[in-house]
Amino acid sequence: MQQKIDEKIWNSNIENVISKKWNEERIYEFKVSGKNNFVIDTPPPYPSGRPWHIGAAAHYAQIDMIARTARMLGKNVFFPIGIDRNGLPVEIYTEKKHKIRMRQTDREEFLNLCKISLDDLEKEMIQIMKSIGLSANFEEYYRTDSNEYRALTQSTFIYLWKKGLVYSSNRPNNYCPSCGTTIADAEITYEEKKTTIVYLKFKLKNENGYLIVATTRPELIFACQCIIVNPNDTRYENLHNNEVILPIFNRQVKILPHHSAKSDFGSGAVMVCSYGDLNDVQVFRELGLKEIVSVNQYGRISENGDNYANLTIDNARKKIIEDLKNNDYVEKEETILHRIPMCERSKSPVEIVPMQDYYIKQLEFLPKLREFSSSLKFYPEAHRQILFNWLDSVVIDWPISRRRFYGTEIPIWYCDNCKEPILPEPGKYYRPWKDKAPVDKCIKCGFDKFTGDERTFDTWMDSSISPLFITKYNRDDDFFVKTFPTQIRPQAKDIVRTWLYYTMLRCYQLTENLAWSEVWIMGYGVDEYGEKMSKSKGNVIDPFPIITKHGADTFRFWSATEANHGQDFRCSEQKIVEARKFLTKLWNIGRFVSSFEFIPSYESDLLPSDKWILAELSNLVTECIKGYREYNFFIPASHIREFTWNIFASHYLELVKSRAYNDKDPNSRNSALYALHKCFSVMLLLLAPICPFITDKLWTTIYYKESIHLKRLPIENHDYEDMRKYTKAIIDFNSLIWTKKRESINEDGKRYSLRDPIITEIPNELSQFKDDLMEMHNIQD
RNA sequence: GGAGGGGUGGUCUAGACUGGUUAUGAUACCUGCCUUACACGCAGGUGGCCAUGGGUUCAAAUCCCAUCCCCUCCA
Repeated sequence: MQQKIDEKIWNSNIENVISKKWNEERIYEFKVSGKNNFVIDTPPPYPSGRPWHIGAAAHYAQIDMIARTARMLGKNVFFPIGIDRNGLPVEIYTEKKHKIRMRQTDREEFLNLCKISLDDLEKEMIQIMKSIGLSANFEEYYRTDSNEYRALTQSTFIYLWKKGLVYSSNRPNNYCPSCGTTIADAEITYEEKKTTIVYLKFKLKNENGYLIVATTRPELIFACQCIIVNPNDTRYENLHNNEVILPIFNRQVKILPHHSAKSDFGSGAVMVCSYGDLNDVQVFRELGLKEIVSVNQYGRISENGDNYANLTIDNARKKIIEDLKNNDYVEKEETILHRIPMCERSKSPVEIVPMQDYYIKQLEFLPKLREFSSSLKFYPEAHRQILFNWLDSVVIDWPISRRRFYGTEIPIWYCDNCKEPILPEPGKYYRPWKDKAPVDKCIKCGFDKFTGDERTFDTWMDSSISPLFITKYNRDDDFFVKTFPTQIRPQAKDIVRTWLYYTMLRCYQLTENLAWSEVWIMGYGVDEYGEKMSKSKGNVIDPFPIITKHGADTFRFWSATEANHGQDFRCSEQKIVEARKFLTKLWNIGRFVSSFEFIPSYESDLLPSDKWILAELSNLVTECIKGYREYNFFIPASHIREFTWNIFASHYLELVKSRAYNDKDPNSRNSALYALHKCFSVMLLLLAPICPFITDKLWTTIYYKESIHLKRLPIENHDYEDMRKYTKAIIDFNSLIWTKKRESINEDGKRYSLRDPIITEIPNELSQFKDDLMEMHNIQD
């Protein structure tokens, strides 16, 4: 078996050759069994186009480490891979690419264009994922926009409908005018922006004078139904229940005390309009005020706004401020920083607009979900808090209907006569906007004409059933029973409130089970200054050229050593180059070790130096296994680097070189060769989940024909444990001699070479290592 | 306003739960060296009041309190 290694440098170009071999030998094939299955609920990435986020690439590399770790711990690993293709980003991408508008394009045609875009983007994504060495099942990768997947989204919706967990309601909700659709709280981000706050004079009805009202939304004056002041605000005590006259619109509204008015914000008197923000919604509900729709579904002022009707919000604001000024209603203007709710996808401001939408009940499930959140095993434990925080802030049910095209259609038709909703039988994929209704006559009134719902689902409706889809829920009962609940959900920190939360909710509603036993949460990849990467900032690093240049193993080793698990990690090419140096070091140690014959076992007593390194090796195994059991790859990666470089190479190799080269004493030579190979082969096994390519190459070159990835991780043992007490003394002694030599000058006036002889005492403590130490340093008696 | 995480040599990072000799490692920098695996290397060195203030203790980077700063999430 054993071949010598000649090249001085680990050449990452052979990674794809190795990858090909793995595929041909099908070493990662999964066959479902009755027990011991380890199912990974892999996040299906969204192919949003280059550059793919380097943090995401690192994320998938680490998910692969989870898969490889589990395999090497003897688990039967199912590592599916899918591509998430539903949702807004591709619609926006397609609109830009073809310079078209979705709503002005034929729906069928638009969907086709999206599909073509996705196919291109997907190819690239798969290529990158393969290039980082993912051992996932690419042959059967799934797409969330396939008929099969969408059929499952729809049937699970139909079940929930039948269970009475879905309802339709007209209520004020977050609405993104730019996307033209309702969105859930989970899809909102907040941005600090400079905003003008205007102080307006509202004429008091029953007395002379004005009430000063400060507002950031003057364009909504016409939708104002009351002014609130804090009940404890003494300035306005005498005005409670008085009326003021709205500027320009001349309508009368009351001044009411309400605890949500903050005395120190603006003038302390706040205009309540339907709807400026969520607080307005709250106040309207509490005080039973009558709603005046202010913004329509196109993001323009509604017909209620008289002269301002149909203006965009920005234009309406400009115009009304001008008009207010001209009529002397403005006392002053200030610029303040204001937190504005933005649509996470389109990055435009969210309005609160009443709309008829479908909701899934979630509030009544919160206690159960809290229970699950406590019992689920979190890696790292600290991130459990993110989920708890979110559970505490869920206050309304989940709006799931979206007025978009590229998504799973809501499978409902309505009777043209009595408006009765008609749902089809679950199991197939339905497109109500083009398909014929599933019945001939209305079940309620007998009428025979129907109109299909044109809306789609929130994409989290699709994503939240990923554990059910991969375990073939409703498609293969035998497979499902054996694989669900799954083992582990690996995911990024920023989608705890969406993907993690919604999956818990949906899978519980459908199966009454928690979908996984473990959840593994990784931090963000941030740029080299610790700032979040975003396309708008222009600090996004494209992982593909880096992987091509330095190789997948380098990239993977960097990702494992960059930061402890769960923490945000900084991305800089400089640090990736550093990781490559370690692989070269490992490769060269392999070169050295491979020049000696492999001795798999050694019968007689080992020499002290060999026992010592095996003791250190045992300790390394213990530490690495501890890290692997927590899927924390920082621990094995940093321990392996430390052992390999600073103990094994620097001290042990030098200590036994002379014995290894000296074939006059076969006993002491074999003892050394046994220990050298033992250490090196165990190092390779320990590193295999993190660096699958270089370890497999060295393993199959030096040791066995069969891939390292079919082997188990080494078992913990405590061989020669007491020898570890000499480690510090050995390192200190070597250091001492090296220092002495560099400070010495020989007869020629030259500095000492490390090979030059030296006269020194070996400390008593190290007497058993005397022979090796004397050879190593050329010590003369 | 609330919650969570963090502040350790120029830069990044370990250690903190479980307090205890000279605070880990990498990189950068300086010096010397191609020593039969490796110059993508080897050896050595410079560099830290462990954010600030107070407390507990024989003993604090570590535990407690307060303050400041950064990041993330939520209202």
